[in-house]
Amino acid sequence: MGSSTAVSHRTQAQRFAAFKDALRERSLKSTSQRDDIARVFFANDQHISVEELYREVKRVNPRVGYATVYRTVRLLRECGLAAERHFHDGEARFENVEEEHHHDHLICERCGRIVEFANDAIERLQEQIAARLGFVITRHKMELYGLCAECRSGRTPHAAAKRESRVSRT
Amino acid sequence: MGSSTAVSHRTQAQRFAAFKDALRERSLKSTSQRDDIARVFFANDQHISVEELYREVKRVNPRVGYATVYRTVRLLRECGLAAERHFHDGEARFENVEEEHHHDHLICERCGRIVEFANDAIERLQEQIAARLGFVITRHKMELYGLCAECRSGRTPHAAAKRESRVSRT
DNA sequence: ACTGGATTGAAAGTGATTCTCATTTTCGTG
DNA sequence: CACGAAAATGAGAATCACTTTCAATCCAGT
Repeated sequence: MGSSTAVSHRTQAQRFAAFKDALRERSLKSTSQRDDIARVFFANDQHISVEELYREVKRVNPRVGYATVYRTVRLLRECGLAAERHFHDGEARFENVEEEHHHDHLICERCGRIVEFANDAIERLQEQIAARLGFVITRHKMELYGLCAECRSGRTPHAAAKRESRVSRT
Repeated sequence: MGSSTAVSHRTQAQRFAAFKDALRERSLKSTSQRDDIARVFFANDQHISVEELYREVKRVNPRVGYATVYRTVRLLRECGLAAERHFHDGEARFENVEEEHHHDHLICERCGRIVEFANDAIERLQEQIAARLGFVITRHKMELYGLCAECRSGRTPHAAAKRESRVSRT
């Protein structure tokens, strides 16, 4: 059956260093706000919204403004360190990017739990379909919505608390 | 290889009748606004935005308000006659729902052309993956973004004009 | 340390969508 | 057909997530 494998290859510190390098490369300045926001982002291995990130950062450094969190998150995206996702709750969520491989999401509609997965067979089929219709794919988005085992079993829904941070390679 | 088949099984008139039936079932009132909006929606076999729908309806009946178009589109969605889609241009688009089968989208990032397709093999794989992770799928979303043959060949991009309204069954 | 351009925060601005509420319309009943 | 309650409408205000503005502040190269 499917095997679950952890795939966080870079440590927080390595990611943070990559961020600092990216700033230098682009001749952008290092500021305490950027550092704090990036650190909190890298420490959080989940699908975090800007709102959530803002609140977390506030606890570390109460002087940061909302706009700066947005700006920094955009910066992280442009540096290839964050990936933006739009699930169906209206707000964008960001996740750490691992150089390795793209993945998709399985979302529990009851408790909000998000499980990541990757499947090569599906990716190959997508390429085939696109090719038949004359397209070359540059990126894709696949989200499966449903109910997780726990929610179906009627046990206490755990308020999206236990978000998975592993990719299941199937 | 893949075969393309037209799948619009209900005529505009049949869809309109279904709408009127749905209103009656829910003891909602028939109004000229609702009728006009629904008629325009059913006549348009593409992925229309509320803005576009509003403009079209205005030409038929200039007294309809923006809010009513939004309300009616929501109603159509609730009646199962319209499906809401969120591609990456910020605004929601609605399409006619055919009872038959769900489909996914292939979107050209250059000209905006949207091609629909359906693929059972992928759907089966999705079910398998979800099952392995303990989920039961209720719905999904799959969008492939890329470049269509025409845009890659460098010919004049046709400003999203020729939107496809056929589902390619692959 | 100096200094000019980058960065920041607060608040105003956006764009899509929803809500409010006074006015109008529909439709079952008399 | 006329009533009248309940529903629907439209104009504009409100909301929500996000971006921009701009004066004040901060960083980094000299």
